[in-house]
Amino acid sequence: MTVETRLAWTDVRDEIRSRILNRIYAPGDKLPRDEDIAQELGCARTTVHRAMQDLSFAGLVERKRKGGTHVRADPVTRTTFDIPITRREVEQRGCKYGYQMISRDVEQTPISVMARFGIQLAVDMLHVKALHLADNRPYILEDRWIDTRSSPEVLDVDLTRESANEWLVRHKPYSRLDVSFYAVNAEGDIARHLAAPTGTALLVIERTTWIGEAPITTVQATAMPGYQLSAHN
Amino acid sequence: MTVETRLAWTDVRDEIRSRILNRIYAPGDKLPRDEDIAQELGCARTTVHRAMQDLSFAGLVERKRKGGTHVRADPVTRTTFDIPITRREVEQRGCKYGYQMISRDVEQTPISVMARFGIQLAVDMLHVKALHLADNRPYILEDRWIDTRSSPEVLDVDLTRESANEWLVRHKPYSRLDVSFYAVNAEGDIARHLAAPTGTALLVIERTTWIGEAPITTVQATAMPGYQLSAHN
DNA sequence: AAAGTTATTATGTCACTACATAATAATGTC
DNA sequence: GACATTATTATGTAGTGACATAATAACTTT
Repeated sequence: MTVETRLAWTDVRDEIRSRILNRIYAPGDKLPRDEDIAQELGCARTTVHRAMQDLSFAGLVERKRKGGTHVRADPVTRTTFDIPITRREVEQRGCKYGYQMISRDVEQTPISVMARFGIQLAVDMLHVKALHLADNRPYILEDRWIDTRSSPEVLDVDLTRESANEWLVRHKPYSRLDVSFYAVNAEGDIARHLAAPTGTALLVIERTTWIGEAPITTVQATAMPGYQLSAHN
Repeated sequence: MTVETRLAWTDVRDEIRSRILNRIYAPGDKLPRDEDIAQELGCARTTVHRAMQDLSFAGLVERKRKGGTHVRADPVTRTTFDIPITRREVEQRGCKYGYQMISRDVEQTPISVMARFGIQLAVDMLHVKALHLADNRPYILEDRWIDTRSSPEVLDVDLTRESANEWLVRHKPYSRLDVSFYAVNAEGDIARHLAAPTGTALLVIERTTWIGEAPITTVQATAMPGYQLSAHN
């Protein structure tokens, strides 16, 4: 096939990225003007601009009006993770999904939860613990706090049947999200619920969401032993 | 000021996102055609398209030719992590960065490493262990394999002075990257090098890179106790 | 010489046009 | 009626042109 396709902006991006990676444009270097690159590659300036915008979002280059485009001196490894709702994740592994609510109480927020939300005063929130199962075996243990000011309806939801994870995803869009990962040793309730020997290293995925300034929910999802979170780029 | 600014594509994106978040367009719904939205908001179709492209990358909507644009029914939590080179990470925390090479050998790849690269046959690779320090305290322990077929020059690099992490970032661009996170219990060498009591839960960040089909490097970076990786979106 | 003004330059943005492409619907043929 | 062919439709993409904006350089004024 003598395709002779026009250059897509992604092709231009890949070409420029490859030049950066191959040090044709070295870290700190100033790149040619968009227009010159466009001319060289035989495309329009808008196409180069679209490519540059992507590279700029990706953290590979820095752009300034008049100042031009520079290769960032300290390239970062930028990765995108998709964290699906747990039921979906289990089903995609070809396992039978199960769910168990462990506890459900309205309680005053402890300091740790206040810190995650960035609030100063303790308030009453709905505190839900639940277990997600894959093929009837413990998979992920959820320890969740839900702000009843931004989600009063959740008080009427039967959380023994539907997981708060799912209900929130479907009903409570968020505008801001914090995620962090860390490791903990299994002990006490966590060890018991996950059927993990005391001391086992477990991965925790902590997520906190807001709508505008208002907290929605924060959750510590502690995964079964051996759990691994992966991204392919 | 009677500004009467033109709508930027980011404004259009924010407007549409806000409608999705406010369930004016509910999960699963079909959005109006780009052209209709353009007309309604008083902008060109290209502007709406640019906005939609962003929302589509962000995982909020799904687009199909002819099929139109739909709000994703099960929004995934999509997060972007920046993983900087370790020296930079340490320095950004305001700590003094230190580096120590522990070992450096050419060895046959064990099965686990072959699996990470997706190769069938064992080959000789450079196996480097090194410790990154923050304020003279162990911070991250690196266990790295470097394919000398794609990076023969690395054999001549003095890895007692410069970390392989840094050398590779600066000299070996990659086209594919796998990242995963998991938790391990500190034991043996790892516990000793990180000065962590045996059994302590530690976060491991595993990264593997390729250039084209050719493996470059794979690294298990085991972090000090209490280490936390965060992203804000 | 210091300060303020104007010109220049490179990126940022959008409108409009034209055409490509994929999925579907409508139509025609056997 | 089953199958192949042809429109139709909505998104995907690039090009051109025009103007906005920020940073710098060049120039003037005092």
